[in-house]
Amino acid sequence: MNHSTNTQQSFTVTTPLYYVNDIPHIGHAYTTMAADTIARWHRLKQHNVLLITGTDEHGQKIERTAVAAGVAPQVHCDRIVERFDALWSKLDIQYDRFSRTTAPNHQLIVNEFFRRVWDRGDIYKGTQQGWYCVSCEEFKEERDLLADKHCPLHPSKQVEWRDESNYFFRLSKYQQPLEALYAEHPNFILPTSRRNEVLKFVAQGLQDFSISRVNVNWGIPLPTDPQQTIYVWFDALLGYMTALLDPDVEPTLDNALQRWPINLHLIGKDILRFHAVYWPAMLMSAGLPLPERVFAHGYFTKDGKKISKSEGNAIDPIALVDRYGAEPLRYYFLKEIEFGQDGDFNESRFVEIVNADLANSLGNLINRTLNMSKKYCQGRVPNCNAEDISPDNPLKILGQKLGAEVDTAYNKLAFRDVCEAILTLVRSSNKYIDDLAPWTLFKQEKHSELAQVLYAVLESARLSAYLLSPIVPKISTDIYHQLGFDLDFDIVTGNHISTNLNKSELPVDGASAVENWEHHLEWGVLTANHLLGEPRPIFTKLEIASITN
RNA sequence: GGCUCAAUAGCUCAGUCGGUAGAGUAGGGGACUCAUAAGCCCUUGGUCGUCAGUUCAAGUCUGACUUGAGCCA
Repeated sequence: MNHSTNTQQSFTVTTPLYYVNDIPHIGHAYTTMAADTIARWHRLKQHNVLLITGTDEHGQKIERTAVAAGVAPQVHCDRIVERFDALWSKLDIQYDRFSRTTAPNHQLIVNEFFRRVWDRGDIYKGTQQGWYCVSCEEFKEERDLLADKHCPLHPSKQVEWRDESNYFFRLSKYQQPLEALYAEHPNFILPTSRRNEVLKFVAQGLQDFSISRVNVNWGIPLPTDPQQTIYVWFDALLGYMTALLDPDVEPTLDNALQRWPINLHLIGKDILRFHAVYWPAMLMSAGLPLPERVFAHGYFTKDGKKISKSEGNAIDPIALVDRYGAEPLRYYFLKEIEFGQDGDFNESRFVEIVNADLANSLGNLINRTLNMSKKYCQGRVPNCNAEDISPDNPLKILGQKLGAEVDTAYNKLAFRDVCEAILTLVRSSNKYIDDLAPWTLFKQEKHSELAQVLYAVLESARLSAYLLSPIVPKISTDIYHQLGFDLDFDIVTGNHISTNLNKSELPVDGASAVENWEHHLEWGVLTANHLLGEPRPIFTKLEIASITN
């Protein structure tokens, strides 16, 4: 069903499995857009890619939310999952696996994994008493509580006294191995500021943590003690592993591990500790290889202000996409917000940036060049090839090194650098046109020079569209069509493995369309006299609508 | 209270090994005409958060402080 070969490089990336307590917000969309983009980049390079997203559905908070809504927990989860999937579809996110922690397969994986850790002697029964916040699903220190026993993170909720006999994971045992891991793999946690936080946290000393709950029915029963259920985080992290199961294989840990380990966990900074400390320790205990990298991105402010429910300034991703479309949003969030740092969403700035880059710089470049090709060269690539362009040509010089530069940037998840590098070629192309004035060359009947100028620009525009396709696949596809290629980046860089959640199957010839486009990474792909498409604006300027406030 | 990171043009950010600050965007002006009034050229705009210190020389190194974001299970 997939076309992986032994020699093919594989790349597995995850978003968090989002907690279904609430409908998707802009933060979920952001992580997932980034994950989709990096997945598309690897697919463009013909890697065997698996983009995993999904939902974390257990825990007391979900149980209570469902009860409050008057539905069974599973019904509640199903409803929220639909909302997530609808958003991913709107944002043109093509995941390969949607992992739900309530999936039957998942329980089998959790049981097996639990057994491994149990057999290692890393789970023991102990008692835990203290103030418990259901919203956090965590015990709190009394000194951290607000007045009247309210949780500092959930000021409207009172904590509850618990005196439980729970099962604990021996995290303390893994302090040294974890420190060794961080030292040997300095890029395991990125960005560096987040890594520092984890280092400090671990250096303080690690305490065992409880991995089971009593009185929580909505969860996976402990294999060794069905009176208790498995703590949501222990359960949720393993969802990454369940996701690796091909739909048609027996759900065993060994089968899931065929594709282990994960290359990249993309997360929000709020869940760093679970991914950078607990998770590797759990895997060490189970004797499994560790993920290559955990990357924690930042949060948003809205017009410089913190987003909060009480402020009522939440950004609804659905409303945004409906108003502006997916591509401008993908572009803005990835280009304008430094990945890894906090950023701001400001609607007028969003419109400004997207219009300046996509309509004015890139869109107009394509449009003016195609129009000139139409007028001066009968709507074809001029009668010359890349070899005919002088090595001194400024666009050729930039174009020849751009692929490698952009590759480096994508691999660092430096989406901003990706866009800036491409924009440098785009801007240079616009300048080059003005400097060489093809309309004058035409009047002077300098056909050879004219051909070289138009070739250099067309080719630069093509390369720009290609390299930008993981971020704006539809715009890139449109540009490619206008350049006379029958290529759909949603097929080339989209997922070609059917997902396990009612996704309509891609056309059968979709996979065969995945021929080798990899050489398009080079400058000089267009061939002489190649027939171009009809020029029409690839991006219509946005107008501000102020829908978010 | 302890710790981490950040602070540079109206806005978003670069700035390497210390050598008197750059880009994009926004604002102002100009020449051009292939083009989505787009693009191109010129230009306004900064005592680089504050105060000290080291140095011939500090955006850059050191210390303190201010503000913001975050971590301390």
